[in-house]
Amino acid sequence: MRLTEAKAHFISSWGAFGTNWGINRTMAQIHALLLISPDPITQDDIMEQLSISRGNVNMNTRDLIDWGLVERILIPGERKEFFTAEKDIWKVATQIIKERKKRELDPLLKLLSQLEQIEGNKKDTDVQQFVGTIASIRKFGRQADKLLEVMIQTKESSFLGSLLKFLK
Amino acid sequence: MRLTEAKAHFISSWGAFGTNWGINRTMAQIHALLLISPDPITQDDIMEQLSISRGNVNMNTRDLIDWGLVERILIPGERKEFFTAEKDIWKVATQIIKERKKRELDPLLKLLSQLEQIEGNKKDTDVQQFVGTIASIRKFGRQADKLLEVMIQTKESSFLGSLLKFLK
DNA sequence: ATATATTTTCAATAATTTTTGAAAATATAA
DNA sequence: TTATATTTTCAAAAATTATTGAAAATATAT
Repeated sequence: MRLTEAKAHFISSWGAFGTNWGINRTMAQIHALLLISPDPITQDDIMEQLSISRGNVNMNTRDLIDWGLVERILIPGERKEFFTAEKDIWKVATQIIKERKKRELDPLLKLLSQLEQIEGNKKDTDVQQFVGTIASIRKFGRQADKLLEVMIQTKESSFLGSLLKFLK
Repeated sequence: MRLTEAKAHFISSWGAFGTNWGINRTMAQIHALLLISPDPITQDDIMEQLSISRGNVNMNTRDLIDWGLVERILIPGERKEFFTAEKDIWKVATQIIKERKKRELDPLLKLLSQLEQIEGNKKDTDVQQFVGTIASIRKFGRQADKLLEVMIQTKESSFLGSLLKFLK
């Protein structure tokens, strides 16, 4: 396999991977392209390399910026804007964890705690069953939440490696 | 909030949560319904409670069974099949991790190792950059893979709790 | 065997999500 | 200022994904 082919493979595969995680294909492909582009590139570069429209590039780069994965760069003397992606994969991962925790896990935990407060006879078997199930999900969720919190706080990209050494 | 309302909230919210994770809404809702149903229920029960068609129930329960999250139960004397979900949330989580690792992470790691083997002058800066980026992603992926492997092997649902105690 | 109940399949339809592209807005240059 | 370059928006179109429902297949009972 040659470089050009390998790059195409990576972009396509990162895109497919993203769709399994609720991220649209194009957004993941743009991210992949930026990951393997050493220097910042423009909207037109992205349009050309991925064969997609300007509007599409614009919307998805904005989303990537909202996710904190991509940065807009202004180069003095250049009219066009340039884009570049965070290359440290640990930072990428912690940024994604941080955002998803905020957008998904936190609201879910909030809901679960409300569901535990239902009215009704606490001695009623149905109520007990339901509250018990919700409580066990919530307990698990809270632990996961704390673990993710630790990961987010951890600045060292060697965190996973050290953790593994401990666990084995 | 009363029990019926709380159940509806949980089902709807678990469904919405699922869509962020590449799982379709209905599949997640059926899973939610089964999670809060103490006893096994039939296709017709699911159809009625979620207001969806028979075909839809059939396809999604099959997927849930493929994921190892739901079991088909045959009750002696009953013509209809019954369904029930694993209630231990740790088992649910490890089962999901196991399947996603197999379906997504393993193939990605395989691809990345191929991409590192590209032909071309190893002294070429472009090639070096690309291989370097791929290598760092792969290294991270391998560590995540090992961590997930440890979690899958762990039978105790207290794993997360113990890990947290260590980390703090 | 036939009749009846139940499950499965899958083409057609519906719903949702993504993409386009051209107009509007904004920014920079002359 | 006007002209030109660039970015953004968003309604319409396209693509994708999910759902239906009825026919076919399967299973059970008589």
